[in-house]
Amino acid sequence: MGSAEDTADGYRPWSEVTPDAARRLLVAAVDAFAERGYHATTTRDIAGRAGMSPAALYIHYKTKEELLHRISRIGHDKALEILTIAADGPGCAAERLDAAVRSFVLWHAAHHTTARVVQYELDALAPEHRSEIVALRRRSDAAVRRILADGVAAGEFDVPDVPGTTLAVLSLCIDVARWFSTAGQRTPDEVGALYADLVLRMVGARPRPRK
Amino acid sequence: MGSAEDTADGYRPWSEVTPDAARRLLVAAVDAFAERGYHATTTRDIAGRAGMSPAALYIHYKTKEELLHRISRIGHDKALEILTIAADGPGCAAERLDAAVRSFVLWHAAHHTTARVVQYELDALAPEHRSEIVALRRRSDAAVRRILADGVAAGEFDVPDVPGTTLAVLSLCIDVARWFSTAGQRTPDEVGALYADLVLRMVGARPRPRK
DNA sequence: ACGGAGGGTGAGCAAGCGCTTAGCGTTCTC
DNA sequence: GAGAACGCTAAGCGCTTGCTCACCCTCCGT
Repeated sequence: MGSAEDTADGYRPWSEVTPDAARRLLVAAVDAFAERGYHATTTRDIAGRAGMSPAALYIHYKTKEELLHRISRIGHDKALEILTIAADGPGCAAERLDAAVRSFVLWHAAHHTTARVVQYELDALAPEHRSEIVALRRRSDAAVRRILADGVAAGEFDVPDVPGTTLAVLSLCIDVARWFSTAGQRTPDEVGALYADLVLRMVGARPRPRK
Repeated sequence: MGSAEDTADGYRPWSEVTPDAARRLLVAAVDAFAERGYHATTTRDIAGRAGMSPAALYIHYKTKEELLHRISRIGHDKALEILTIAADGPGCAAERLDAAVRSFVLWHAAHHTTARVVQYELDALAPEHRSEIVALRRRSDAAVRRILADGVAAGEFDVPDVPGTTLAVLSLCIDVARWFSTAGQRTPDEVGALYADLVLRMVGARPRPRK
């Protein structure tokens, strides 16, 4: 019943967190927060999952909220990186939108425990940490909006309401973290492919021949 | 700063909850749960918002969890009713899907505090209450899936993956409760119209002339 | 051999939690 | 107008919470 956070793509999550004990605590916190929610999770629960005593937590983190902040920060950095790479990538607007949705959804499904914490526990952050995270989210929004605007300008997309559609696309992707379960029949890749297709239809992209 | 739960359509929420004190407590609980989350809300906070002492809560409700269950049950009943009316309504599949998404999203936006609790605090329910609610959700899923299947059978829609698209449509609508704010520039009606259009595109409905 | 630094523990504190109980004022019944 | 019923409160019980503190290992350079 360990953390299901390992991926096939060689991406090793939380490798930036050191020392080892601090990372074990953080991974335990991700699991607990995702399962029960931040407020319903106790520091004893986190320490217990990491195989340590309750006091050990406070050697590596000042408060329980700092743990959430670290998780949220790292997760949002990763999410923004995924979207930015796709938005700045090669290809026409449709190809970039496909890549953005596909990879963003893939991450939300493959790392749904992390994503759940990142996307749904924002309100538990302290005000100053919250606003830091909100700034990152605005940049994610801008990345998607840029792809849509490019597609409209190039005549590839038919989107009457670019800000509204941007919101809907991101919302659709983010909510994957809520319902996705490894017990379900779909793989993260399949969901990514399905969602990329749905989003291309939403923006009225002309169907292209398969490469 | 009262509850923003009144609507223009004459629908009076929580009218089924009596006596008056029980309803005031329930409305206070909805506001508090939506704002802070179930686990971060104290019984003292709920009672305080209703203008009563902490003990007053336990005259009308056995536990704090019963309060959440009542809210969740009433909300899910309403959500299912909205979808069922649209699914069983007149018109072709595209018209019914338009009506379903439009009214479902309208409700999530107009009653976003209630919807937030209903959609995102499910895990805080006791197991037996949770499974009762999950059963209601499966019926909502079936209602949307029926519209999609009808549309595909009639040749109106182009949907390669009906269960997956059903999931995506419901997910898109539900997530409105997370991001919608009365402080934003969009009205619930506008969001409903935007989303109905986006969903019709997702299912590949042939554009029809405006009636 | 030994002092010190860093990572860890057991015990426990103050505060806040959900919930209970004894009792009070008002209203209704006959 | 006595008595029950109801709606509510003040006080507080037992427990859990986030967090702290005194102390103890193990490793390591000199």
